[in-house]
This record gives sequence, structure tokens and C-alpha cells, in this order.
Amino acid sequence: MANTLNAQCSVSRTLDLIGDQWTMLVLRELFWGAHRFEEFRANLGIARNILSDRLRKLTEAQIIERHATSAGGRRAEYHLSRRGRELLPVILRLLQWGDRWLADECGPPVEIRVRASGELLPPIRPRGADGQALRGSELVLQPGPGANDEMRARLAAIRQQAPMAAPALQSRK
Amino acid sequence: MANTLNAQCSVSRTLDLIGDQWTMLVLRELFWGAHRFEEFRANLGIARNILSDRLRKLTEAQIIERHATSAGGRRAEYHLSRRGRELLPVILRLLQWGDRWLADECGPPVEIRVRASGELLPPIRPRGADGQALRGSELVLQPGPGANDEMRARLAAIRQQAPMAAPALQSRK
DNA sequence: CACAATAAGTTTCGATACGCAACCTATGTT
DNA sequence: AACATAGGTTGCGTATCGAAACTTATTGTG
Repeated sequence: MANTLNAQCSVSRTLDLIGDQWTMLVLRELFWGAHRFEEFRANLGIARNILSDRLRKLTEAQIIERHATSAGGRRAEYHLSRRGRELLPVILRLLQWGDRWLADECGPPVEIRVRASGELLPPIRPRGADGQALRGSELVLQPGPGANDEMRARLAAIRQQAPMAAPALQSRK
Repeated sequence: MANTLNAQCSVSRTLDLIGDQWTMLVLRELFWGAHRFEEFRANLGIARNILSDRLRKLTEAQIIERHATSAGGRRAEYHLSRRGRELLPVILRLLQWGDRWLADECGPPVEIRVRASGELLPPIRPRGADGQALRGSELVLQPGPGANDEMRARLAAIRQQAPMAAPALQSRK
């Protein structure tokens, strides 16, 4: 995982923090309203040492904050920081994807609705400043200010093609 | 990972398919325009056996499709299916999050722009049918048709609180 | 056409990470 | 004071991962 192209990519950097089996589920629990060690453990069925490790790493990454209750004590509550809260769209999009593609014959187990209107939350997707939904083919990747030469070369190669677009091949399905 | 509450959650189900260290990066490569085994391997620095395993699992999950070139042969190209393409918002949101929170002093390495206008892609977030952006506190979780009793109980407990909302605690940072 | 090089894997084996269970210790509770 | 609970840590067996070697089919070259 020590590839320089990877180290240059924000997707990869982000996944280094939250890309393992459990971390994203811990975040889900936080969004769902869990805050205590035992809540996470019981709701997820995660081993204590693993949970302990993940909470520590999330705290170090400033995605969550550890607030000791009863001063000096060992007991603590964990809350999402601003950073952490901005991961909510990722979790919700994973949920929507699973609801759509992995639901069994009974239908999806959980629905996200808009509190005020009661409507189902529409699929989260990229939109322009004008609010218009955008397809992958309408987006381009460009080197940012932090790009090194290798990344610039890669992106130049990509821009020759049509990335993020539907393939020209006919679908088998 | 065999918790019944987990098995009931679309986030968990989705992460069972794409929630490991490498799978999401393989998908990133597909969105970035890679299609061949050796491209993935070289761009990611992933071990061959692991890559082989991930491509097989993604194919089984119908997230990608394997198209043999030169009939009967061993060589193949991998392309995203409809299912797979709908994971693009997840990847892009991870990229945006990393660009915002993990960029070094040089700035982010990659930028996503809208092809037509050249503008930076605004942060991907939940929006109502009217296109208005929604905050976490404006959303509610409800049991869907596939929810079992345990999940219904859990969601009922959650709805008492204010999930996905900013904490009332003052921030330490 | 022979030969080398490349693509796309599979196999083997040592290192790493994970999960379970037992243990520890500081708060709360009765 | 005695007990239970929360929030961990430690040790150990197992599963997963990664590097390198091996395999087989396809492609390119003299």
C-alpha cells in the first residue's frame, strides 16, 4: 500500500483511515446514535480489542472525539467531530446502494426519509452548482496543486479516454 | 460479523462486498479508466493473488463484468456493470472528503471538475426531491419492508434521540 | 517459424491481523 | 463492604495477506 500513486490519491488516503472491515460500521453506529464502548460492542458484535483499537485510531485521526465522563475516570463517550460528520453522505450512499441492489424479496430493511416531507431520500449523487444532477461522463479529473509529476502523467493519460463513463460494450445482463 | 442486526443493515451488506482494503481502490481504477489485470496491478501495487481474488468476487457480485478478449483465451477486460457504476458517488465523496481534510500544505492532488463549465464539483450531499440540500438532522431512519423485529426495536429506540445530528456538546477543538 | 516477452493467473510459505476468552481495574450501586 | 458494570489489556490460536516463484497461453520479433 506504499505506492506513490496511491499516496497521492485522496481516495486512498481516506481509505487508509476508514477503509477496514469495522471502522465504517463504527461510524454507522455513531450516526445511528451510539456513543458508548459497550453500545458499539453489543450492536456490532465486534471484539473488544479491535473496537478499542478502532476508537483510538478514529480519535487520532480526529474523526471522533473522546469525552471522558466523570473526570479522571475510564468511562468515556465518543462523538463525531465536524470531520466525521462529513462522512455521513458516504455512509448514506452505501446504504442506498445496498437497499437498491442487495435487498432480498422482502425489500430493504431500513429506509431514509426526509423528516419534514416524509418522502424517501432520493439517491445521493453529484450535482453542479446549479443543482443539476451530473453523470460520470460529465466530470473530469484534473491535477490539483498537490499533484506530483507521476500523478500529472497519469491524469493526462486518463483524459485521453472517457473515464467514469458507461462502456461502449453492449451489456451482457 | 455474523450479527443479525448487521445482516439486516444495507451498509453492512454493502461493506461485506466492497469494504476491504483493496476492493474500493480497484473500483477507483475502473472509474479512472483501467480495465486490464496488469493495469490494476501496476497502478495499485497489489499482490497478484489478492487482485485475482478481488476481481473474482467483484464479478460474482455482479459489480464488474469480465469480458474475455480473443475467445477462449486467458486474457480479459474488466468493466463496471450498472451496479458498479452506481458506486461512483461513494468513491467521489471519499475523494472530496480526503481532498478537504487530508490535503497537505501543497493542496489536494486531484480535483474533480464539471466538464462543461470547468467549475469544481461541489460536495456531494443528500438532497430532497426539490433539490434542496439536507442536513443529517433533517433525515429519519425508518424500518423498511424487510426489517425484522430486532431492527424495528432498534430503530424505534433511535427515533427517540436525534440521530445524525451535530452533538449538543461544545467542541473541544 | 522459432524464440522471447508479456499477460493473467495459481501455488507456496512466512508475516500480519483478527477474534475469542480470560484477566484487570476504576466507577457506580445496594 | 460487597457486588456489578464499563472500559479496557493480554495471550493465544486461526484466518487472511503479501512476496516470490511457478504455470500456461498469447503476442510480438528476427
